[in-house]
Amino acid sequence: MKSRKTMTELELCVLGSIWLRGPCSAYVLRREFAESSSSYWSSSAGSIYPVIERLKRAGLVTLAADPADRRGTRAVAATEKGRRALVAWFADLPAWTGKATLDPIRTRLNFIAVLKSRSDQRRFVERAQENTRAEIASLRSSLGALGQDAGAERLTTLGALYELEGRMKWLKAVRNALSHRRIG
Amino acid sequence: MKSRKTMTELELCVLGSIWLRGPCSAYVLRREFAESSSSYWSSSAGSIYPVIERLKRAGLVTLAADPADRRGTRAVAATEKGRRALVAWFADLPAWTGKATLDPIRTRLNFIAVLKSRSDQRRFVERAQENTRAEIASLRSSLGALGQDAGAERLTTLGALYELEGRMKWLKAVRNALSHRRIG
DNA sequence: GGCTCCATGTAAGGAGTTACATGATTCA
DNA sequence: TGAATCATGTAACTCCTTACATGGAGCC
Repeated sequence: MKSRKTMTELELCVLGSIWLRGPCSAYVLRREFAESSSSYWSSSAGSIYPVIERLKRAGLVTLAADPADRRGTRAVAATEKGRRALVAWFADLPAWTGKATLDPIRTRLNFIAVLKSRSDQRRFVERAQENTRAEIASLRSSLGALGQDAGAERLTTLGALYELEGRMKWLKAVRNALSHRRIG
Repeated sequence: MKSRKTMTELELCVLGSIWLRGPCSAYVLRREFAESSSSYWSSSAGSIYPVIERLKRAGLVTLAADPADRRGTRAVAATEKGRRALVAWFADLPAWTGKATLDPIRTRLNFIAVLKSRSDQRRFVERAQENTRAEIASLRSSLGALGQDAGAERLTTLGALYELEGRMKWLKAVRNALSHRRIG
């Protein structure tokens, strides 16, 4: 038996969901991942089940089968060791978590000089603004539906919103730079 | 011969760098990736060389060996087809690029209820603030070194800065929520 | 009986990482 | 001559994805 040094973000995220939702089937988790707008993982069976299997082997979750259920539904639940792994995840927050994330729009902007005309460059920025604006609207409506409480779900949605508002401010500055001359 | 539908972000990023830096060795690219603070990829030989090999097979770059160089240094350069691939990358900016990115701090916050005391929760947020603040300082100094021109490099650095400033604003709101009651 | 969910998984494949391996050049 | 740097690449491994496969339960 071999054990890895560090768990992946996906593994910890699944473990956290199991801990949050209490005992439930893998299927339920999968659905929740699929419906969450903030999820970056595919939530397909092919990723969730192997992750749960790894968590089980590491003793972080238990799988309990109900003999009455002939579909083989198994309730997955976090163990005490699993809970401690989550606490440890919070305890040593590595320095790299302070870095800016991998933004696909920012990545592209590095190479915007490949667009030869200023109007092409401007069109790209406008398209980026539209995409971001659409997502902001969607987040705002989620936020409205969540009400006034200060639960974690509301706070993470708020975090996504602030990130996108920062991006919009940046895109405005880029547009502004483009009003004078093309980039590159 | 099989071809994938879509190229990965890493492949396009490497292709873009090749196009930007003109003909140069893979080694030079690797160094540049390693030194760039905004890079999310490992820039190890094991990732760069296979990517270049794939780009070559797709006809997006050429590799020219100099017979005089006995180290086997090869100059890699983007082809016209490669340039068009970059333009296409800009042309159809998919809707998902408008979404908020995968922020490790925001991911963790979903499960902050695992920290039982308000002071533990507060400590986590403070640590997140410190990490972010440190990176902001580093970006600001890069920005100062870049001067006043509106080149792509300056603009992308500015984008990272705006993202982190948005995060700081959010973390302040989280801290504020914590001054009243613990989360979860 | 058939359709839609619920619920489990496997198989094949690709991408990216770490670690290893090799050799040329330069310079003290 | 030895160390650092330039320069290439391979091997093994893990993770994640897509696509496929299977079967029970409930309902019309």
